[in-house]
Amino acid sequence: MSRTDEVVDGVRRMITGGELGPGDRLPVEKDLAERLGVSRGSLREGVRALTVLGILDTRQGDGTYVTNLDPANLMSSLQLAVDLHGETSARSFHAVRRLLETEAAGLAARRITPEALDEAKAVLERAARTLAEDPVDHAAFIEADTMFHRIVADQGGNPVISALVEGIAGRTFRERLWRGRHEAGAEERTQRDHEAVWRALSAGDAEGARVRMAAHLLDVEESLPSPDQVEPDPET
Amino acid sequence: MSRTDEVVDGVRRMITGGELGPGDRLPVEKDLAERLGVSRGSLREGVRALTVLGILDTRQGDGTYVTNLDPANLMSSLQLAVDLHGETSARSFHAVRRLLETEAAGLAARRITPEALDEAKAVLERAARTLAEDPVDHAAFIEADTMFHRIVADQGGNPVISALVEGIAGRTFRERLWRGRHEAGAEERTQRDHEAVWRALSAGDAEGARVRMAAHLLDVEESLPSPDQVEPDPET
DNA sequence: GACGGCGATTCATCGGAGGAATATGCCCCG
DNA sequence: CGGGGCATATTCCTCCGATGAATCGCCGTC
Repeated sequence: MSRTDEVVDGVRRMITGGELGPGDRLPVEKDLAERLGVSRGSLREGVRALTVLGILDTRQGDGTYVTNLDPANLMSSLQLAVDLHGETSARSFHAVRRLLETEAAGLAARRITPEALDEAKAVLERAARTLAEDPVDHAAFIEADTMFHRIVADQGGNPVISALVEGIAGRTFRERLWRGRHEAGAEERTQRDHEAVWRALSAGDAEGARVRMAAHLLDVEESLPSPDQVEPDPET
Repeated sequence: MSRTDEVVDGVRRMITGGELGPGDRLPVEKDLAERLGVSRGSLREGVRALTVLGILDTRQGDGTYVTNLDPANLMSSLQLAVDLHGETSARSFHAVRRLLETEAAGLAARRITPEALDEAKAVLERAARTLAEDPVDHAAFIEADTMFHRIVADQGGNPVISALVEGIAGRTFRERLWRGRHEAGAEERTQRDHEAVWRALSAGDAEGARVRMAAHLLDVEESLPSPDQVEPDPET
């Protein structure tokens, strides 16, 4: 076990053992290094790794603190991992996204706030105006698309689902998604799908929201290149 | 942006840009540090962070390599994050686990291999023998329980689902789960649930496998302490 | 009481040196 | 000619000391 791993494990124990909690401040580098029996260099590597994972937060001139440990923070590193995957795993990732967002939509139908409903409506209207322009501002539409999905995922009320969706369907993934959607009317179809989801949410129709969201995401999924389709038909 | 972040971003670009691929070797510390314009200390912090994320792999005396970037590797850091969450988020995490494993069970019913089916059967028989002993070896039963779920998740064929389940339902999480399951017959009920899932898998019954797995995991979920149940009934 | 400056604290970065583990090429032996 | 063992080179690992940068809190001033 490397020194850095000892640092990671040591801090983990300090948290699980109750010595450190969210928001608490860690001892200064010099003291903590001495306590864990490692040099400051090794300590810094371990602490840095934990900051990348969203567990610690270091502020120059101030100190090192334990984050609030919200799932949102802990899943932020997921995005980097997803981004590094090429098109090969895109279908697998999107299948997970579909599962999570479908569930979130169902949950959201029963508990969405009027404010969130209004905000979602405003986002959809903005997207509609974008599509009416000529030329269409695709970046703005993607932005609205992202925002709509984020509102639904958040209103599901499960922070782990929100965080995972945020990590999987991050900026790079969505851009890659839309880059492959060149079919005519793709954006208009997306807009109609979103509006159908919104109506179900507004009516408190959980099953309707689930089905609409699942259908929408299946639609998106079909535009992804299938790994089985690389080889051409034999045409014997 | 800190020097370490520049290192992380630099390596990310080298991978997404095609300069580096899975299995490729990175330049030696000195050269890479010079190329990125940082000291070896900062470079090491960035590389270390990427190794924790499962993106790089350093071997003393050999060099630093890009991993195969399998989802399994990239999600391994999830486990640490999940472990650091107290009981508070356990329900949210388990709801996600239930979603993923339910889907995996449905997928597995259509594509599970005879070998995996046999292996799962052997695991269940081992678990049954464990329960027949007196006293019951709880650790061994948990081990078999974990193994059964892993086989099903893997046979679903979606590597992202497998990796996420592995990360969420890791060792610490399961131990915490079973520690709270003190009801009489909990293990016997789990065993019967697993056997029902196995029969559905064996029959290629996707819907049956989904329902059985979902019911089983809902059962487990009910044994978790509910955050809403802390306040006693008003009894007016 | 409000504001600004100043010092103390803390993390960020750098450079160098020695140690440990691994891979590699060479030599000797069969 | 093939294979095993050994010395060497390469590479990462760890440590140490020093300087810079950012922040906080105290103190004096207005």
